[in-house]
Amino acid sequence: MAALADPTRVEIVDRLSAGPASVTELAGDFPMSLRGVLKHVHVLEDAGLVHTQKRGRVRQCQLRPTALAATARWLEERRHRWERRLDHLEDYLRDNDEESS
Amino acid sequence: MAALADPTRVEIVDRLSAGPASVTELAGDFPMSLRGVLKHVHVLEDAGLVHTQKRGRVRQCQLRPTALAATARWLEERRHRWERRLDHLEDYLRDNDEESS
DNA sequence: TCAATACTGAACCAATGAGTTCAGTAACAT
DNA sequence: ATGTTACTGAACTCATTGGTTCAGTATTGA
Repeated sequence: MAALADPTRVEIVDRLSAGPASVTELAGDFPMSLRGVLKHVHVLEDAGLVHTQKRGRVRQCQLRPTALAATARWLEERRHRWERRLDHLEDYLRDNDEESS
Repeated sequence: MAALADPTRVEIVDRLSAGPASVTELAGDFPMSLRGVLKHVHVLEDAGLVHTQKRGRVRQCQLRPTALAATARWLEERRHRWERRLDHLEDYLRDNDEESS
């Protein structure tokens, strides 16, 4: 969850959703050193969101859809719980939450 | 999104899903100073996830279900995009992602 | 009025995290 | 064999963040 807190990381995942890429290829798309990108990839890998493996001297990165779904499920569960418990407060909210920003 | 990266903040939201609470009430549930809790509440408020308002000397905090749903929608959109684009890679993944950890 | 309550502002600290550079090491290509 | 490519380890900087304390200020209740 915290892995998706950083906008650069979200972009990397977006990028990877178009297909696997090497670290160098990824680095080409970001205004950041290759080392910086690699660090983000590592964070994403630790979080289980991407899988990498080295072939020769090139490290290929790809998404792991299952872990992605798990994260979405985590949020959905919470959302449901939150909304269910909030049902009986709706009229109270209608009074105090006029500004919908 | 980054607002939900901190576990304490998630707990606070969980707590608030049971009903509105004052800062002091919230602080009672966490091994943290009142000031610390207040800071988290502020982050959540800036993120639009909770709404607070002061009545007298007490600041009441409550959830904003709409913003919560928006966050969930954000993640769901991405998940769908990611999974759709990954469809044609499934066989490739089956070869290289044997270890399901 | 006066003491207690509930929060707030400001200043501070330690730890984390994003990002860098530089000096490697391993694999390719010629 | 050698230069280039692609990554890695280590060390460092800088900003942010989680958290604290302390001294207010405003509200409430007796």
